[in-house]
Parts: sequence; C-alpha cells; structure tokens
Amino acid sequence: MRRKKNVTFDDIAKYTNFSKTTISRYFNNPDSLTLENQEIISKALVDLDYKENKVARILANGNTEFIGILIPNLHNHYYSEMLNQILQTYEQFGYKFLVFIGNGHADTERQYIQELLAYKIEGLIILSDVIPSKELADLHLPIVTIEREDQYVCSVNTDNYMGGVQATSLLASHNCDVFIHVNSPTAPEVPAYGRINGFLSICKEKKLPHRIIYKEFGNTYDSIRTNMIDVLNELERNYPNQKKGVFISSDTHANVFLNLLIQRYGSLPSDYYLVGFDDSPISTEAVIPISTVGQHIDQIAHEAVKLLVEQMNERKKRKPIPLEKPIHKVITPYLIRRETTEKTKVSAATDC
Amino acid sequence: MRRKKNVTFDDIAKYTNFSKTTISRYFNNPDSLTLENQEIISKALVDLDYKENKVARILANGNTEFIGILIPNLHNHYYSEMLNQILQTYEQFGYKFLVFIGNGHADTERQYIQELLAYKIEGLIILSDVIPSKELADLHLPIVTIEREDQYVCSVNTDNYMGGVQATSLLASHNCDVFIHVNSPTAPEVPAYGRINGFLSICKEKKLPHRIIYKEFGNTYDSIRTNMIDVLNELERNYPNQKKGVFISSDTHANVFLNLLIQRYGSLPSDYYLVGFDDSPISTEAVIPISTVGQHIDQIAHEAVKLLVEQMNERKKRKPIPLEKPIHKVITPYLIRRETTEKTKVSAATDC
DNA sequence: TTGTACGCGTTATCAC
DNA sequence: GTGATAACGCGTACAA
Repeated sequence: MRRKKNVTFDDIAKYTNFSKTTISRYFNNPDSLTLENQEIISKALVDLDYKENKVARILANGNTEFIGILIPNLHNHYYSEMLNQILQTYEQFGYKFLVFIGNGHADTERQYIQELLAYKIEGLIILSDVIPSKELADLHLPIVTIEREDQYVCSVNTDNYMGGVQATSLLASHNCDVFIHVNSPTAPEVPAYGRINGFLSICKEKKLPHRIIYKEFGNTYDSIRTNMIDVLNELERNYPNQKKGVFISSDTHANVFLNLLIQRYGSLPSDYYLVGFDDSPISTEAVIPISTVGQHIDQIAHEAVKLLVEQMNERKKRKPIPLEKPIHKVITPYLIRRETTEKTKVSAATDC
Repeated sequence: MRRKKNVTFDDIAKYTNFSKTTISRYFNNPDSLTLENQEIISKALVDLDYKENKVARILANGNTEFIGILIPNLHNHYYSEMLNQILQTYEQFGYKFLVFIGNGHADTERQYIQELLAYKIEGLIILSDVIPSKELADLHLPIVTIEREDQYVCSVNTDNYMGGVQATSLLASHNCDVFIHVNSPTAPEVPAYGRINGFLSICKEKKLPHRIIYKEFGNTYDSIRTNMIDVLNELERNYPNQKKGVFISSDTHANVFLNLLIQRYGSLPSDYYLVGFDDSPISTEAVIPISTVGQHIDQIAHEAVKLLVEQMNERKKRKPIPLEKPIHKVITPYLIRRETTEKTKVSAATDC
C-alpha cells in the first residue's frame, strides 16, 4: 500500500558493489572517493534514477535547513515584500522557509509555532506582534524579529527615529507654518514609535509649531477615507492660510489624504506639503507622486536571515556560546523627494 | 555533539511502563486505549515536556503534509494575495507550504522543484510560467497550476473570457463611440488571453467599432507611464470628440492611464470610460476609483488546494486511479462598477 | 579509501 | 487493548 519504493543508498550500493557508506560519502564528501569511483556512482544514480531524500537525512543528522516564518498578512505591501526578500535569501543561504500567516490570535500563533517546532525548524523569523518577546525567548530557539517589540530576542528594524527626522526635516526645509504628524495610536515598545519621536525631536529642536493627530483609521479603504476626511477638515478649520507640513505614518494613508485634496481642489493646494512612509508602490502610483521615507526591505530581510544563520551555526558547535544579550540591528531608511514636497517639478504628462 | 536529546516515545514508554506502540497509538488512535491509560500518558507528556517530531513520522509513514509552491514574485498584488489565500488553507486542510520564488529562469526553477521533491512534498502548486506543463506532468506528482499554460496538468483559472465580456459589456452599456482594449502581447495558451477574446466577442456581437492596442509596457512605473503616454496620445489623435470606452488589462496600467488624464485635465474627461482588471488595491485607492473585473482569489486558492488534496488522497489509496485527463476548474470573475464608468456618482469628499 | 554496525524517532505488522 | 519487532533512508563512529 505504500508508494512504489524509492531508490535508496542501499540499492545504489548493491548496484555498484559499494557500501551504503560510500554512497553517502559520494554526496557529503566526494573528494574522499577516487575519481573513477565517483564516476561509477554518478552513472548508477542516473541508471537507477535516484532521488535524494532529505527527510531521512534530517532524521539522521538533525539539520532540517528549515526556517519558520510567522507573518501577520500579505495584504500589506510591506509584509509581502519582506517575505519576498526573505524567500530570495534561499539562493545565498540555502535555507527553506515554512510560512504561516498569523491571524492576530496569540493562541493560534502559538499553535503555528508548535507545528513549526514539530518540523524541527532551526530558526524562526517573526513579524507578528501578538506574542511577547519574553515568551519567544523561552523557546530557546534562534529567533529574529522584524519591526515589532523585541526586548528579549534578536531583531532587525528600520531606524524609525531617523525616518521621522528625515520626513520632518524635509518639511521643515520648505518653511511650513505648522507641522502635523498623523499616526495611529502606537505603543512605545514598537519600533515604529520612533517615527513620532523623530518628528517631535526635530520640531522641538527647531522650535516649530507642531501637532500630532492620533486616530484609529481602520483597515478598509472606506474607513481610512472617512477618518481622513475628519483629519482634513480639522486641518482646514484650524490652520487656514497657513503652510501645512503633513507627515503621515504610511503611504496608504498619505495617498488617501492626497486624493481628498485633489478631489476638492483638482490639484494639490500650494499650502500643503506632504510626506508619507514606506516607499510602497502607491507612493509612486498616486496621482501626484508622494514624497516618502523608504525602508530598505531587502537589507532588512538579508540581515535578519544572516543574524539568524549566525545563531543557528553557533548552536551546531560542540560548545555553543549563547548570546549574552539580544542583538538589535538597525537599518537606516532613505528619503525620497517627490512632487508632494518638491512642487516645482512638473509631471511629464502636462508637457505634451 | 548533538543537541540535547529530545524526549522520545521510548522515554515516555519507560516512564509509563507502556510500549512505544501504545504511545504511538495515543497520538494516532487514542480511542483504542482506555481512558485511564490516556490520562496516564497525557500526564507523562507534560511531566517529560514531550515535543512531537514530525520528521520521524514522515520517514515512518511517508506523509510529509508538505505542498510546494512555485510563484513568480510577490511584488504583484495578485501573486501575494494568492499566496496569502493559499497559506490560509492550512486551517482547513492542514498542509504546510514550502514556498519558492521563481526567477524566470527555467533551470533554476527546475532546481527548486528538485529541492521540493527531496523534501518529499506531496503536491505542487505552480504559478510560474517558465516550465511547460508537459514537463510538469512528467514529474508524476499531484500538480495544480494557476493562471498559466495548463494543457497537461490540472489547473484553476479565472474565466478570463467572461471577464473580458463583463468589462466590454459595461463599456457598451454606456454607448461609447469606440472601444479600445489595451494589453501586453499575450500568448494564446495563457488563460489571460481569454480577456482579449471576450472583448472581441462582444464587439463583434454588437458590431461595435473597436481596436486592440498591444504594447510592451515593461515593469517599472516609469516605463509603464512612458508607454502609456504613447497610448493616450494615440487615442487623443485618432478619436477626438468620440466617447472612448477603454478596457485596460490590469488595474496598475489603468491607474497610470487615469493619472495621465487627471494630470492633463484635472479630472476624468467626459469622453473617457475606463475599466481595469484585477480589483487590486490600486483600483480603489486611485484618485477616481476605477471600475474593474475582480478575480475571486480566495476561491481560486481554495479550489486549487482542494483539487490538489483530492489528487494526493487518491494517490494514498491501495489502488490509485490516476486521472484520465487533467481537470481544469474555472472561476467566474465579478464586475465592479466604480466612478470611471458610473460618472453620476459623486465622491463624498466633494460634499463637505 | 572503504566497510560494518548502529542510531535518528516514528509507524506498520503481526502477534497475544 | 497492548506489545515486540521490523521497517523508513541516511549519517557516522569506528574498524579495516
């Protein structure tokens, strides 16, 4: 009742009159065989149509070459691109990825982790934020988190503070009369909180009149739009005839804000300067390309896997030295000036 | 030199004075034990902090519960959302997914497939289009493809023909003077070719003046924009003062087209009616929400996994009956009317 | 350079 | 209802 038997090292051994061991060595340490014997085995593999079985190898030597990934969703461009970049590291590191989409429920995510553990993953990359890092650390498994609370585990994050500084400085360079930061309520433990501090830091340093608007925008376009209308109305009411520098915490939200302005005025009014965050596709695809702060997703993904691989390698040593304290890597973001701040630029379409 | 030994069935057996077999049964067929014995073992698991090892189970019974996925990229919203939905099926089917990002090179993708095979995946879902379905069929593995050439393997696709019909009919209902379909050069074997046929079919049926513009737009926003300017200029030149119904093969492209119009005229001119394809986020996030044809990505993903699971289950029977010919499932798309066609609608922002 | 013998942790088979 | 034993396919001391 089983699938037709696979060709195994035993079969190859019999076929070539070598021992299993020699066949194994052919794969793991070919130089220890004579060239002619390598040839013989190589030929046998073709003759018998051998297919390697890494599951058996795992059981024998304990190395699965699996890394688990727990990611909140793939709707958000940031996450899908991060996953994209992480998966690409297969080319460099050779690790395979078992991916689970977290659903926001801690208990379900715990089950996912148990499942990953059952498959003997060698390390875990976590982007979800529902399980405290303390608990993650207790798994005693190499772990790297990305853009989430990371007190007790290694992590790679964007330098959000610097991002806030970059965005705010750009607005400041345009001599706005008032500086507005629009964000969702954010916990201080989350790296993204740094954006707020960056904003405040520049405003205070330069003694700029400023204001932070916290608002729960929701996840659907409609609810974001509805809430953003409130924000816009509030700005119109409170700061008429003032040059407003608006730093919005995501490109998606910034785009909604921009669209509202365009729909009202047919173009971006001269008293609005706008910067988003993420350099997501929408920031280029918007009617008026949006200035934004970009995260080096490729670098973050690469550093995360690298940091994880280092931990995994350390573990395989005869006398592993555990990290004394978690390593936190920080990647500097980049500023992109587009038309929502550099208004002299003219879009090519108007030329023709 | 190995990681500290795991607790195994043997340990549990000794601890409880049962045999390994009984412990195994506790997991796979608990009803065959007395309730009290279940209790004893259950307690032992906690006492010893047992962690299950599915790798060993795989070796013993051959069922990895792995499905391989080969997907071209995750930049494209269609792919990332499809992956999202596929991964979600874990809740229902319990299969784990090993994901590889295809890179467009057939040989590399072949290596990925070999790697997946080495991990004894039970089935394969393919969205990449560089390896012919004939070759895939020769793997003798349950396979389902999505939106690609699928002559020799099972597949789940959107009814692209119907999508083309829906889009064109919507434009026709607005009594346009001329009907334009903008697309990239597409091979007839690819399901998406159906959109073209759908367009032509309606145009011919209703004797509508029509035209198809094929253009290689490239992948960057700039190149799409540059090429789209050509398209727009051509339309302006050839069909001045005519009501133009434009059906563009993707929302991304449609959005670029729309932006060009807005940038030129400050609003969507009354002689343009526009429909995109995919119902991707950009179609709602655009300055003027774009009418579009949506693919039921959730259904497609679900059907794909289901179709795959059926094949995998069949294979596990004592006397598997292979499919006589590949099953091709087709999912009907849905039409979404938004402001690029329903121009009487007024956006809420203008009210306030 | 090559072979022997055993271990990896579970499931399947066949007894009792 | 329970147990003994042989797979599953490969890696690895240790021996030759």
